[in-house]
Amino acid sequence: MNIEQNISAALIQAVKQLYDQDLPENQVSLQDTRAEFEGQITIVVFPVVRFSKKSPEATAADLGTYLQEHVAQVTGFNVVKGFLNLSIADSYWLNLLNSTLLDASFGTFKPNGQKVMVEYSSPNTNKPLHLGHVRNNLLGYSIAELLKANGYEVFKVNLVNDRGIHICKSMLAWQKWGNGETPESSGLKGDHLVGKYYVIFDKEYKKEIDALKQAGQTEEEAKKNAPLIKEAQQMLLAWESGDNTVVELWKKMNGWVYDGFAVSYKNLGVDFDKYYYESDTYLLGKDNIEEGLSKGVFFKKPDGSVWIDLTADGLDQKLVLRADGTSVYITQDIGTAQLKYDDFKMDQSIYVVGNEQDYHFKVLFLILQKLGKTWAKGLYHLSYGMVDLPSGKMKSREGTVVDADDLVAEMVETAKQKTEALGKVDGFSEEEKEALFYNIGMGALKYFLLKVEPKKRLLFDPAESIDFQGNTGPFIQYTHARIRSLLNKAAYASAPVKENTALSATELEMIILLSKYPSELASAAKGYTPATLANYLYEVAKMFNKFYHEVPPIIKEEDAGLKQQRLNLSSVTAGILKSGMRILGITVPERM
RNA sequence: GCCUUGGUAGCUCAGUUGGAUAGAGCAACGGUUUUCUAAACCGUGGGUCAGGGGUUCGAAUCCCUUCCAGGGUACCA
Repeated sequence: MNIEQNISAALIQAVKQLYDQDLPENQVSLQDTRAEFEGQITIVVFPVVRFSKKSPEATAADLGTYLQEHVAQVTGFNVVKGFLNLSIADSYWLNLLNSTLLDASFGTFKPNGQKVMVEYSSPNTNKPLHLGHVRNNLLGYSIAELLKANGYEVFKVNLVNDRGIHICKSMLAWQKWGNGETPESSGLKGDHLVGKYYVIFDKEYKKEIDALKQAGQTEEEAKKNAPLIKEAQQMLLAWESGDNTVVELWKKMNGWVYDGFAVSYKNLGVDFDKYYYESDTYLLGKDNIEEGLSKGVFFKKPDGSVWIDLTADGLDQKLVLRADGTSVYITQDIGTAQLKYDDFKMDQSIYVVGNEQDYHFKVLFLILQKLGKTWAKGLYHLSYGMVDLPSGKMKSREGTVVDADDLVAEMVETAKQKTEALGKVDGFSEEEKEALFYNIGMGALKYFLLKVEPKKRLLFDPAESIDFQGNTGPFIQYTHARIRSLLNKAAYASAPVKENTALSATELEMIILLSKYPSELASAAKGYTPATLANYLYEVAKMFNKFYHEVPPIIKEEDAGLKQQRLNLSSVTAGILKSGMRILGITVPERM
């Protein structure tokens, strides 16, 4: 039982004793005492007033007196308007530090027996990854790690969009204009090479459209009639019928892309337990359509197309199977959801997909519920906002994208320049330097993207480099390195401090902040947002730096108990920074 | 049109189930190093929380409405 629970219980008791009333638990409102007032825990007494039938001030005074008498740790109180500020004994906080925070299991959760799948990344194999994908990958990875940290068994999966008309476009362009170019012959990374032909297709396609428009066709007609698009559609049909030449070409080019993605994923530090490929799953879902028809969930229109009517749920009618019997996107997704569940039997399944698909997932989940899938209630769309440039949206075909590989390289280079300019790497081996530049560059990038609430859109200005100072990854990394250096110099060994030691205001504040780590992990997982964890870690780092500047050099401290206590505080801080940053996918260096 | 998500300092963002005088960072200005790493610390200035109305003891937070921006809108994924 922690102090908050203790006080909550005592508060309810106090209301019973003093006013003979039952205070509902949800009327108990505790918060941290603001820095300008005495005390650490504050009770907001307004909710109690209608039970006490006294003024807020009088009620607060009653309650304060009662709590001081009945709760051992409450050593004093003061009342400011309707706020009852409680002073908690230093001994309580010291004990918290020496027992709970110092315990090796602090900040870890026992397995909770729940299984959760996180699907993320889900790239198309016709172009390289860009900044939008980077956000997706980092978000998916860190959500998965966050859930692991909370005791879930997690499966990370990647559903690769490796087939379809857009894939045929780059294949066709390569066939026509590639002259047999390969990653080896061109020195281009495979995904970039394929992306190049996707762009070429689009350029040539536009030329044809323009020509047809000159000849008097409307835009719409021209788009439909252009020879290139017809050829691409033919190629798709050939692929679907298993045409050997097309399938071989498809395998070859996809192979290039996978080699390229492997490099990008490694750079981003993300991984997957299982890959699903749409070329395997695109025919799934038709059985579920039959199932839905027989259950009366779906209905057939005269032309043979199958629909679901969701107007009663505030949505529209939605097509689930074309009149010619072919699938649409949602057909596949119904089938794939079933497949994933059959494979893993997970309690929860999270789709990390951009907010442009909000409607799609709303419909998908509703359909699965109506089909009577008991597991449908565990489905969650982790929707995130687009990454925009100052000029607006990124568009692959127009070349206005921030390429993932370029960005990573730039970040590492910037880290190198800044680090060398600060003269921080004297005495580092080449390997150590390289690792450090990578870790700092990626730390800056990852923190920059993850500190923002997922659902908010994100503005990225390529002209303005990502910061390395202030509320940034490198700031937190630096704080960690500094603490490690301190602990090494002090030959630190973890040990509780038995004797009574003094506690400064900052140290007390630190203990309170550090003790919140587990609940921060829990609420970040519950809200599916690494952003709150990122911001918490920043608070922790900032608090440590303040402490570090305030106290005299710890190493030279002669009072052994005080020295040990300050090292303990530093060590707990470093531990939280390291494990929290790891959940964000960020490595904190020992030295920097 | 309809649905949906946003709008907080010059810029980028925090802001718990509604709680005290709305906070950080960057940028600007000033200060701190014979003391454990100055990617740090301390200070100054900067706000009609998009506008209006409502509920409440109390609203950036909840409700209504207007404006602005993004996304979606039935056989693309």
